[in-house]
Amino acid sequence: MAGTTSGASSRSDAVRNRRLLLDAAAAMFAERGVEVSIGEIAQRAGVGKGTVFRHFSSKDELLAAIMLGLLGELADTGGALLAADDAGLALRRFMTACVETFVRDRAFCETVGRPSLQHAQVRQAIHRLCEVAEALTARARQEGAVRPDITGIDVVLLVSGIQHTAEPLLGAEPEAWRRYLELAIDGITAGTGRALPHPPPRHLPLAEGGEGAGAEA
Amino acid sequence: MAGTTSGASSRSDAVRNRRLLLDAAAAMFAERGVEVSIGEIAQRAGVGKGTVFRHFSSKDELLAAIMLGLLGELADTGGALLAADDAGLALRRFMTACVETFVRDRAFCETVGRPSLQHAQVRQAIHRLCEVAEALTARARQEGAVRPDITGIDVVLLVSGIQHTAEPLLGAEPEAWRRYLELAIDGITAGTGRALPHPPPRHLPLAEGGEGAGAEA
DNA sequence: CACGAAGCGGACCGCTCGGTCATGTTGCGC
DNA sequence: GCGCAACATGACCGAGCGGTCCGCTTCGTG
Repeated sequence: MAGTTSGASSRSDAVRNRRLLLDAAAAMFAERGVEVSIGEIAQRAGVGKGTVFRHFSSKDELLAAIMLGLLGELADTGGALLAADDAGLALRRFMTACVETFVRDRAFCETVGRPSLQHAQVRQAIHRLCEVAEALTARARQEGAVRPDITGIDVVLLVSGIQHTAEPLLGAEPEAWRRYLELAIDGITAGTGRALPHPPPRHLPLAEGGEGAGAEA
Repeated sequence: MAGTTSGASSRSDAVRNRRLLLDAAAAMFAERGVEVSIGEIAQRAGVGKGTVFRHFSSKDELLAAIMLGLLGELADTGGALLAADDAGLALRRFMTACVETFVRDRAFCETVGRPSLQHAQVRQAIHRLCEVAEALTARARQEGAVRPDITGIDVVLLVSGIQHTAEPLLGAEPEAWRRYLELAIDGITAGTGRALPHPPPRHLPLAEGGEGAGAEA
């Protein structure tokens, strides 16, 4: 159902160009965001513009292919951290990995959490990431490492917000995000007894579409 | 220096259209961000597209006129709060006012802190806002209300980050930003003795241009 | 080696945008 | 009420975008 993206081609030049295209697109999207034009991506990959649309039926499909990879990596990282002993430390490591990805990839920032994205597989991958975050947060809560009213959605929203907070500094100080990550972790750490002034979020409002991108998992 | 924007016109229809235009642009920019087209703004104002360019030499100039108003309001609010007794509470009120503005105005979020903006007057207004933030923060520091290594730039960056954190929720929960504002305030409040892992920012890197929009304070 | 199909490339299309201009209109001093 | 300068207008322009198409090239196979 993924259109022209289906299956691996038998021809060697096709698979090579597909690789070049994915690498070029990943780099361009990371550096300059979703606004980069297909023409520029094709040029960087050393192929013609038409070749892009032979491999990916639209720009969104190409973007989604790359975002799915990143989202999957993060979810896997989080899943592995579920086996760690120290739940608080595991949550910290997960948040660090998330912010690092946000900082490294501009298109990732613009895509995740934005309700404008209607790609079903991406929505599902974000949902999975939220579930992993929720699991990690639940363990940290039980351990007393974070406030009792912090949810996985809070964590996902915060890592996105941390990147945005540090963004103006990143050109001059590429590691400045660590400062705001620490600030956020201090904030969610169980310290003051005061409750937060708004009920905790239970799920991300992800523009329901229900077009079913195939069987899940 | 402001091109066609200079001076007040003597004709009544011109000043009326200018008002209509500013109101329409403010509303559209707030709702939909900087991407709204000049044509849509003109339509909403009930004038022709050419009229927009008679009053503002470019789209950036129109956007800047509105952003300058918002930045000035916030700086004035902060300035007034410098006279308050409780410096910690004053800083909290300032941050609240800032986040409220961010939440209300999408173009404001996209403009402030983005190094892509080269408009000299806007840069200067942001600079002034940072100075006010620094003054408020310094007072709160002396009072012991915030950590000793928190700067005004931290505060400005944080309020922007808070809006971005809460953004995905704002459609369903318009007040959700209060949760993350509280979290951030908890983070910057002097609590844990631990130092933050990155040196505090001293100034925003605002894409120096040097075209001199008047003498700088 | 010959051949067909799959892949490739870039001119091309339709669209939207910011910005311009010639033409028609209107407020205002006299 | 007259005349003119300032103003309003929307057709128009060039640039850039995502996406299409068709003639040409290249790979794999019998």
